[in-house]
Amino acid sequence: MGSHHVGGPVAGPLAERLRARGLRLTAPRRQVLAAVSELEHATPEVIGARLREEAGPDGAAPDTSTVYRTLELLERLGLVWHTHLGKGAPVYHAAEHPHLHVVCASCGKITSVQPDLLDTAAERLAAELGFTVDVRHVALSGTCRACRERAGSEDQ
Amino acid sequence: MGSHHVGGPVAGPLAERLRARGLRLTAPRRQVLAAVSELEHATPEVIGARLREEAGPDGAAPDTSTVYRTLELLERLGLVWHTHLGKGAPVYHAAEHPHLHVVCASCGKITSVQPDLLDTAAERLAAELGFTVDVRHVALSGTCRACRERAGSEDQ
DNA sequence: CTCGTTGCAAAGGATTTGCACAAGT
DNA sequence: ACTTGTGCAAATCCTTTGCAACGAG
Repeated sequence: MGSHHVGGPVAGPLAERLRARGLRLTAPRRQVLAAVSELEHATPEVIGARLREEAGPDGAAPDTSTVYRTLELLERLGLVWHTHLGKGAPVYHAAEHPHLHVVCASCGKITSVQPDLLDTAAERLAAELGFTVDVRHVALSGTCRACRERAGSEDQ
Repeated sequence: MGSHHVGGPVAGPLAERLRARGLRLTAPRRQVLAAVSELEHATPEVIGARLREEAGPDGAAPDTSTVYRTLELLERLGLVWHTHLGKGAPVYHAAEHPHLHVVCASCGKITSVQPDLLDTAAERLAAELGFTVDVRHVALSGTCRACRERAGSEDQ
């Protein structure tokens, strides 16, 4: 692949926001952001694994602690978001399009749905409690069609 | 009907469901269930602490591992539910009245709201994806009025 | 008595932190 | 050069597990 500048349009927003804060553009930061964009709903652990894979047996991948620190930074920069899908690790995704997650408690399947799903609820909360919902962090849990049908036939 | 043994109304559902499964009614089980009912949104850690308090310096409180095992059991019995409010430990509450939680990402304040808040969203998910939302596990995150106002005035 | 339960202690997995060294700008 | 960023290893936090002793039915 292109071996010129590892930058292009993707590095744009990152470099820009880092610079604005006097922070530095480093390999781990580019790598982690790229991994989050490529992988969907990836946990820090998975992101780290992916980077180790890409790095190969000799190349060096960012340390686990760096992955965590970088994810936190990228989130502060508004480039990624995380969601808690239940117990266990949070999942990260690129911040581009806001969307929310629906998780099947039975099979763990994750489905992304449009954020307007919660418009009605958000309006009610705003009106009644003055509470502003952050759609991006929301994960609705429940049972997907497949699991419900399976449960129905096995019933007990 | 009238020839029941003493025991109190509280022990009823618990004893009943345990018996139905050939399980035993023990002190830790009564204590943990009572603590979950009294405390709102308590983590396993907090529940354990509360039991230690109640037990006093000499009395013996259930071990931490027992608290975890018991909460898991009580949930299987349908007597308590847990919700993940974000990172960190899950919170438990008595299963009596279904309700959902709204958490302020800034100050951590938890507010309980009626489950019908999500009726519209639930109907859409059912219709479009065949997905059944479990309202009890849901936690909406966002910003409460107080924190938003505070942020607004500091924000310069 | 019998078998489910508990306490203890140790194991585990996930995330965070302290530091000295490496590296952007 | 001046700081920020990173790797490493140890420390934490939360939860789970193996076992022998304990106790409800």
